[in-house]
Amino acid sequence: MAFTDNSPIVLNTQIAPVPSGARPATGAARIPSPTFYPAGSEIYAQGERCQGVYRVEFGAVRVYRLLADGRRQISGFHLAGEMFGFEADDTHHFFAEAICATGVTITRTARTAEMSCHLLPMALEGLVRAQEHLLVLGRQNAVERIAAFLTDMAERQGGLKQIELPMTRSDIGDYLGLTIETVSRVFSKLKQSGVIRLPGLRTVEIVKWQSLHDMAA
Amino acid sequence: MAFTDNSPIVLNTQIAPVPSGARPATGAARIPSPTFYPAGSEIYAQGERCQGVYRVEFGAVRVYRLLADGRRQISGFHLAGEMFGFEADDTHHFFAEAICATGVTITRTARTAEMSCHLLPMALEGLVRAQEHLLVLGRQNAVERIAAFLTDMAERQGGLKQIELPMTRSDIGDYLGLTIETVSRVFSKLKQSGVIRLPGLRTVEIVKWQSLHDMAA
DNA sequence: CGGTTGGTTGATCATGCTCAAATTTGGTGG
DNA sequence: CCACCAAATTTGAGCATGATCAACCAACCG
Repeated sequence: MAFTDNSPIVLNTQIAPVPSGARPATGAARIPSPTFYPAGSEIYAQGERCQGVYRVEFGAVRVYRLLADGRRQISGFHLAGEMFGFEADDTHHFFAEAICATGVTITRTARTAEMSCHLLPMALEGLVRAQEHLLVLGRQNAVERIAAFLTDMAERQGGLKQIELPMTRSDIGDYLGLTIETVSRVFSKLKQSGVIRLPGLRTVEIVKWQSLHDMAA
Repeated sequence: MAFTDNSPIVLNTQIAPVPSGARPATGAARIPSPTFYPAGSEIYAQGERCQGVYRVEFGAVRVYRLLADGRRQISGFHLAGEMFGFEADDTHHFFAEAICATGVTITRTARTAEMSCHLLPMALEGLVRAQEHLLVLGRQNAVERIAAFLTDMAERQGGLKQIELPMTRSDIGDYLGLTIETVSRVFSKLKQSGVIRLPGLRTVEIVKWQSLHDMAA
């Protein structure tokens, strides 16, 4: 694969042919075509000028920060239909990358009251989500973190028992504050105890929903 | 002290004589008198109806969540002049308590565009703050967490080298995802190495600013 | 096929937690 | 001012969870 996690290659300007099903659902007069990002490519970088807010049309995005020594904290994953890229000032404080082949539309945010009206509920949702994630990182052990993660992903995919995880184990680790080895071990343990099945590397089937939910504490 | 951390005693309705210096700085026609909360009293509880957003006039507030077994994660501290209590829907998802004697004004949030215009920047600031805290909880060790905490508190108190910490070690631990013992040990180590001095239990003097800043990574 | 990337598993180690016991602090009443 | 008390904090010893280091395995792709 030509695009690694920290690839400096940016293809923002490349507009792919848009799948008909992936067009934005808004009834706006001018429909913005999604920009296409290949797996691993950068959507924006920390320090860059903030253009507006983003919406995932298809694919998945990771938003993260880095420490000087390379430690990474993923603050959130964003799936199809979700918004990301909110900032307090006009500078990006985080990095955003496509996890897999991803289409993104950008909405330029004029600082109008009308715009704020649309943005506020989304910003608040993001705030509550981040604050709930603080509880996971601050006070839950490895099993609880993974259980909470799987429960959350399942709910965001419509409560299906078969869920797709576009991200790698390394991404999951950097989201949950765990190492890749610990993530793998907990997955194995959950499989062993019959709570989940792993039909493929990126597929999880939740067998004992209640057990998983209870573990998330 | 009659008010313990989880005291069910609520004195919301009690309006104290307002110190002249503590009046809200807004030039609004009707100046809302701050409601007075004694140390340890509840401002709102998880599950309660959300009335609006709050502003600390004097004192300090902790906002937190609880797990079923009593583990607590403080998502943030709010000092004089800061806002808190933003929610995505009309229900409180967190608890809020006065850390010490505290005055709070509440602003009822009509869902108007004009209001959103004021609220959005604050919500976004809270969002960025929460996301930055995720990095601390997910990827930093005990010393880095304490250093980041002290640096943050110092900056929020105007960059003074002498800072006041209204919260207990237990609060700090529950904010940083550490035990009270670990917090105490790190404070001792920082004192030993001459980075800080501890003139009183609630007072920290930062001696080697650069060292502390470097430790925060 | 060989090479690369991502994932799993095992052995050992270290950071921070738990349990327990001093010690300090701040408040209160004599 | 001082003795006393409860709460908060500090310190110590041992332990457990998850990290680190290392080897191995599987899928994918030229």
